[in-house]
Amino acid sequence: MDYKEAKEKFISTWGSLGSLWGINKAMAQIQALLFISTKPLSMEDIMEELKISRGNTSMNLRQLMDWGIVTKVLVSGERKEFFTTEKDVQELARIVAKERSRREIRPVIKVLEDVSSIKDDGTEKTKELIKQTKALNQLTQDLDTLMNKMVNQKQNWLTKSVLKLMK
Amino acid sequence: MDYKEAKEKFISTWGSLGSLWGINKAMAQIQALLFISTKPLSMEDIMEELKISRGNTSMNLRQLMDWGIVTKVLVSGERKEFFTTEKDVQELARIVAKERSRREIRPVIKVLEDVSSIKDDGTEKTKELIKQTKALNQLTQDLDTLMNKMVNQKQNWLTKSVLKLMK
DNA sequence: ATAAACTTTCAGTAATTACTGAAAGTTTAA
DNA sequence: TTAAACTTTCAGTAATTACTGAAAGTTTAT
Repeated sequence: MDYKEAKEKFISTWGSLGSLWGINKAMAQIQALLFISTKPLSMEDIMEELKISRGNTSMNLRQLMDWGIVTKVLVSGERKEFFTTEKDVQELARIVAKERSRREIRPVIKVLEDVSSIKDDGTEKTKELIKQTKALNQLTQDLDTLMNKMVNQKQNWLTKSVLKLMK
Repeated sequence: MDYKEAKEKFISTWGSLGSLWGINKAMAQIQALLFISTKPLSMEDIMEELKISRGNTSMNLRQLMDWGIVTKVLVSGERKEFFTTEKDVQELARIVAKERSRREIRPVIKVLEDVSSIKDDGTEKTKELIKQTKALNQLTQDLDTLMNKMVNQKQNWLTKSVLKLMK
């Protein structure tokens, strides 16, 4: 496998993984491309490499920036904008975890709280609904706490976490 | 909010969360319905409650069974099949984590290994590709290890994990 | 102020994914 | 062994999601 093949394989695999986890393929691929690039890329560069339209590129770069994964960089002497992604994998994981928690998990916790606090009318089915949504709420919050604990160790959080769990 | 509203809100929220994470809405909703049900449900019951077709119900139940989340139960005196889901949230989380790791993460690790072991031809871009995919491979494996460590504590893994990380 | 260089937006369209319903398949009871 | 009761499969269709390209918008240089 030469460089070109390896690069393409990586980008396409990353795109597929994204799709499986509810992340738009183009978005994942743009991130992958930037992630292995030695220097910031322009919109033209990205369009060219991934064979996608300007509109698509623009919209997905915006999303990546909203997520805090990609940033604009100014290249002196150049008029157009250039983009880079966070290059540190652990930092990347932290950002993704935090964002998905904030955007997708928090609202669900809110619903679980509402649902699990309905009035117990004494029927078995109501009791079950309350019990199960309470348990789910607890789990979700525990996982969120756990994730934040790990992720907030910032420096080498993963290694630290693994070590602690070994005991 | 009465029982009916709460139930519907829970089921629809769970369905939406599924969609966001790449899980078919109907599949998530069937699981949610079973999760708060006081007794096993038949295909008819599910179709009726969620207003979905027989085909859709059948296919998604199959998938849930493949994942090990739902099981058939025989109700004595009844000819048709009935279904239940795992009711313990931690066990549920363990199963989902294991399955998604096995189906979706492992294959990616394989690709990362292949890509990161291409021959270093001395160019900067090849070095970067190797470096970054190696880092990603390491991260993925660490996360997988971490997850398995947590999840294999079986009894109350979450609480145990949180406690250890508190230190 | 004007225009060239660039980016964003979005209506229309394409691609993907999910769903239906009925035919085919299977199991059970008599 | 037949037929009723049930489940699965899958071709066709609907719904959703993603993408394009060009017009509108913005910035920068002169």
